[in-house]
Amino acid sequence: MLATHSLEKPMKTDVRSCGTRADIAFGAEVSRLSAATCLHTLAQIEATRLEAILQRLGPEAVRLEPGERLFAEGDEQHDLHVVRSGVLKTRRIGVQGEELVLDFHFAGELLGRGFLSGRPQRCEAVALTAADVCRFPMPALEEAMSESVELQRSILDRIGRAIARDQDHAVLLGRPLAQARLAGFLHELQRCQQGRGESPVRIQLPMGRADIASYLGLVIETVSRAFTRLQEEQVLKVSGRRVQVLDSKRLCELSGEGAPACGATSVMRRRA
Amino acid sequence: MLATHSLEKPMKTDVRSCGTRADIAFGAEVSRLSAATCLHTLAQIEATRLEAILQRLGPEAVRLEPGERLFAEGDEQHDLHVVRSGVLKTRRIGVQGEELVLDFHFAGELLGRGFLSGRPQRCEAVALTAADVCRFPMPALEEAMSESVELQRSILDRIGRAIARDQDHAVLLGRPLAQARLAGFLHELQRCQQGRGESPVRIQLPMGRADIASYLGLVIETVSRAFTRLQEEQVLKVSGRRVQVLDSKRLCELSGEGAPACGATSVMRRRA
DNA sequence: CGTGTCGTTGAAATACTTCAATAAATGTGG
DNA sequence: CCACATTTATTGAAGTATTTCAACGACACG
Repeated sequence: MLATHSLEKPMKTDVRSCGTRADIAFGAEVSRLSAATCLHTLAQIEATRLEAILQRLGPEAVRLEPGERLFAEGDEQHDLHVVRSGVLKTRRIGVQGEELVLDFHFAGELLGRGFLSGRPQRCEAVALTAADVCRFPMPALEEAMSESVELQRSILDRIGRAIARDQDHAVLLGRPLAQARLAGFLHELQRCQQGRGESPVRIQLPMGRADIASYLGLVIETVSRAFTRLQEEQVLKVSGRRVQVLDSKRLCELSGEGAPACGATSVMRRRA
Repeated sequence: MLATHSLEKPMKTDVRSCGTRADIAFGAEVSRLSAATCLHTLAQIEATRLEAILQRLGPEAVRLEPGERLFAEGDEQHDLHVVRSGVLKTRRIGVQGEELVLDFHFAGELLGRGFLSGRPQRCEAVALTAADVCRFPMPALEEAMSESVELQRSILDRIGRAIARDQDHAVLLGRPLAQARLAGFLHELQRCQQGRGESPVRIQLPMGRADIASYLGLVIETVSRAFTRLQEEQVLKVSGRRVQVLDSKRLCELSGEGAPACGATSVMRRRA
């Protein structure tokens, strides 16, 4: 019931505008990446040579509007996708039609992971904002990886980082306090933005509360309350999807630098 | 505080004996895999040819006793590990020294995932039972993957499955009811055993309650109570680490085939 | 046979979920 | 440009589950 009603609709209302005013362009037009930048990491491989390899692969540029699907559960297509601009989410649809958000994908990140095995996709990818995605056909990529150890290493490295993110997600979900989960989520978002050279203090959330709730294993009301309390504690300034981090250190502490399954006594007391 | 006290000790008491009697050999001696079987999947590649490739890699056989570490957080060694027999867990150690169990690894499964990137390991691997692990040096493997598309595909496929498991883990952690998480965990364990050709009804848990609790994002008492209630509902028969699945269908239902973030009304009512 | 670890059980405190209502924001149409 | 309808987000109150604190029982080990 969470999101079944908005599976297909483009949902234009979703992302474009966030604050009534102070509406800065987010994601869509900022930091568009070249095909080569999409796959290389840490200058392990010379961009020129990589570009040549990638061109031969015939990468397909995909343009998505908010709400559009890149691929669906059960798809047999196993290409490698890399986000060039915008934000997407991957999710599973539960037996009762409920949404289960697995991850959010920003510019430069791998998508889907379904390309790794020959099995059908177990999740679907939906654009949260307008987005550009680079699609590399898997068979060609497979061949290219054989020829270029650098490319192979580069892709494995990216996969490794995606796995690390998944594990961070699991760690986050393991925390008992909603505040800790939200704090960890925002902190990760901060690092994420910083990594792309954007401001780490102003966060423009590309996803709604429902997406955050699902990602954090909470209900929407709890997320809302956690936002409010984080604001009351002077850690954040929240205004819809516009979030300003006032105290990054505290945010990090709250995210779980505290105790493993406690926090109650030390953290909760600060509520009033 | 969860497990800092048992980080290094071999902890002989941990696994070897579970039921006072009825003590069957678990994991250690059962289903030991050949070096070739370690890496091939679905007969995509002829075992003979693969065996030749793998031999050239100079795989190292590692023998672990319960409680021994295969690698630690921060290690710079990036080899690929495959479990040949026994069970291991990967975990992170939180800033306060608390344990965070990320996954359990059974025979045939990849380990660590740290080999993918050049960065230091972010988690450590510890043997739960006596275990045999196959270690493939990464540089050689990298080269071999370039030469053999089958090997490359095989490894990517395994990575893909490991990622799918991580996602299942996240989905599990997203469930609000302890019963649902435990049920899902046991159900997964069932499928896991079945996949290795073992009995799906009798489960011999290689890990303690603390490991399960950490993996499920719960405290140990809650796990214990969940076991008890699952037993009261005639779904399981529990005796320490020996679990018998009486109603596999119910177990699956309880695991989350129910509602996304509800279950309370429909599931909890059955408590009495 | 005591000691230590592991697992279970009980009672109180706390946090989350649920249900319900309200407020804010977006988009549409007049 | 404003009013209306829809979606999204916030807030309140009650119910329920988990955590916490504490004690007990079971089982290996020395």
